Amino acid sequence: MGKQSVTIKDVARKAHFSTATVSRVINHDPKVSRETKAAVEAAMKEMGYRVNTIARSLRSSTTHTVAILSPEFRNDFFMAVAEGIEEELRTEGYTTFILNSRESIEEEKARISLMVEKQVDGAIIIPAGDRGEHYSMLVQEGIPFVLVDRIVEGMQADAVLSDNINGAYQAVDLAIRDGAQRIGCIGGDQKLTSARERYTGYERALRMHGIKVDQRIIAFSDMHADSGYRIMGELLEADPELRYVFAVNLFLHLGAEKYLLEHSIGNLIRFIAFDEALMNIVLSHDYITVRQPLEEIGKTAAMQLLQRIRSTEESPPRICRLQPEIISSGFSK
Amino acid sequence: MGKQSVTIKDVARKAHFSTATVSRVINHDPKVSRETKAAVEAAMKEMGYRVNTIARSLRSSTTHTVAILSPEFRNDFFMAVAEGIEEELRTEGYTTFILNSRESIEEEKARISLMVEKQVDGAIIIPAGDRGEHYSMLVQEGIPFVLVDRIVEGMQADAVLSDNINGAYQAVDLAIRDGAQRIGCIGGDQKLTSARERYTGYERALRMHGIKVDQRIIAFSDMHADSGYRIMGELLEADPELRYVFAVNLFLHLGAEKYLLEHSIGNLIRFIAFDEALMNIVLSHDYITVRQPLEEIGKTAAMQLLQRIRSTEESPPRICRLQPEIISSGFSK
DNA sequence: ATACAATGTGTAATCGATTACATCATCGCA
DNA sequence: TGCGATGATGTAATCGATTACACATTGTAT
Repeated sequence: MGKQSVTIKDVARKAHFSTATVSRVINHDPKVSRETKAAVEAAMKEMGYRVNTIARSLRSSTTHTVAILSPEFRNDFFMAVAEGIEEELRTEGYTTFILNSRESIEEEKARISLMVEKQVDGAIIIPAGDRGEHYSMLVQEGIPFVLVDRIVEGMQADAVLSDNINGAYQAVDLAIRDGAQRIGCIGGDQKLTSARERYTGYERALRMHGIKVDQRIIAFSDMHADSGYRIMGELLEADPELRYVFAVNLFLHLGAEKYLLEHSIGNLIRFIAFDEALMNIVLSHDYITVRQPLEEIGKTAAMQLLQRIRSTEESPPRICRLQPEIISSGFSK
Repeated sequence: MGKQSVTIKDVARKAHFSTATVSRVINHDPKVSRETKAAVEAAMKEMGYRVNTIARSLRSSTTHTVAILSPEFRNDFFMAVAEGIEEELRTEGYTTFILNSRESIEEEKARISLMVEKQVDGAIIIPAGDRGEHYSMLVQEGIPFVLVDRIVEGMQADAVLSDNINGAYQAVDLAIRDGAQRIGCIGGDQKLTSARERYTGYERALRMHGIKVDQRIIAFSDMHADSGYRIMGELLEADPELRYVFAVNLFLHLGAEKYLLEHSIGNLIRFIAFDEALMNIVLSHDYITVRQPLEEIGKTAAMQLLQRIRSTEESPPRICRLQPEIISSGFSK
């Protein structure tokens, strides 16, 4: 049990060199002779040596560790981003850590405190809310961080997110080119920047084509499936001739689909929506979805963070918006 | 930038005590006087002191950190388990770490190596495959671990998982009591213990009711939606009168639903299936699903791990099977 | 031959916290 | 009064790796 670990000292003794030399071998210092290097490496292998990263971190005050702070674990979008981050950082020799803020600012604060204690080299945060004063803790400690997916008002910080306006614009534009004239909108929670931006894109596309924005077939709510279901009913009541609907997220879309299913309205409505998880499994009819480059967002955030970690120079915050892709199944183009 | 952190030494100087005393205050050692404690705490607060967990870990060779190793991040089941684990461990003062083995034994091995280097106090593993020799690395280092969701053949280790046999049995039994006589089966990949166990439960329920097991309406495959789609077609071809189908996981179930949808077969078939994510959103008709107690599994695994971490005594491996819950929508009972 | 650079290796301090042991004051009790 | 017990605090070693500096050896230029 709890077998004593082999230390640099043990290796040094065995190889008849000093610990300094062993350390140099470990760190590929060019000024150790071939023979010495070989001898030390042999000893290390034989004894099954492993660096003690804790000792190393204490000395060098760098952990090669980055924390991801996510409001939820059970969320495919966030996890896709997390996978992208992890993949990018791993190839650069960093270890990634995921923490859960459970959609609470308080918890977020606690987790950030933990990061500071664990002395991460950097952090990538999917904000739990629209307030971010507590991120200053990181600033004070000199820990760089990048926001993802959401922007926090009045916060000067790096951020990476989808170009929501343009994604919505492109998707709605495509539908119009396909012949849509009247397009309803399930607009979600306009307190969220993402929903607001998507709605903006929708409106802009209508305007560009000279289609008037008709409030009777536009409704806002929260972002859940129930609301999608309910609003779908309301929109159809307002305009039974409606044939196209734009939904700002997956759950609103699924809720709306369910309404149609339950009311046996079948393939009457064509949807334009954000996100596409499960679409190919669940739906049998045509749709347009805006696919966010989630892993790409993660990778970009990771790269941006690495730059901050590596360069000592200050530079102004950068906000990077990645272009989503428009997926159309069955529409003309 | 990179502001110097306050150390125990700084606090000691400020409070006019030795570092030993400050350390005692931090660790709530009972033999510091009230006044001293107060003075030191005041100094700590004033200077914004935070323990350096790295230095602490080096000295005490314990990190209060546990790693979760998951084959995927983008998987609601695994993440639900992870949330349960994190919740339980956090209240016990442990930090949780999630690593991605990307469904590969090789990657799993590499991540385990990382855990050893990072000196986690324990690990919870959702195995990426059916081989587990590399877990011996943990055994050698004296790091306790618990397997979750899957069992690895021939591995002597703690494990926590659903009682798949009984879950399947109960669900199929319920359907039979509801009047089902012929129940088809989309059996998934019988190389996986979970699929095998669920099939066993299905068969057992039929047998208990004296219903013969008819291979013509039973098919195996992998665990993906495509297969569910294809097999649904095959089963209906084999027996157009089929009205009940048991599917061993969510994706097979959804694939089968899609087949019905596309072929406008509507509510002809009643499904009995494992897992229920999105069911209430996607489906409008009746179903029976087996709900696995995912968070509970996570919590149980965490508790079991904590016991191992805390007790020095060896004790034989324990395998714990938690009972799933049967959810029936629209069925008689 | 002399000086000086380049190369390879060792010595020892250091990172920040913990803790065994030492020290000293105080108190109770015979 | 004197003894040990108790309590409060300090001294210094320690965890394992890194690294500034010192030193020795060899090569090179003058």
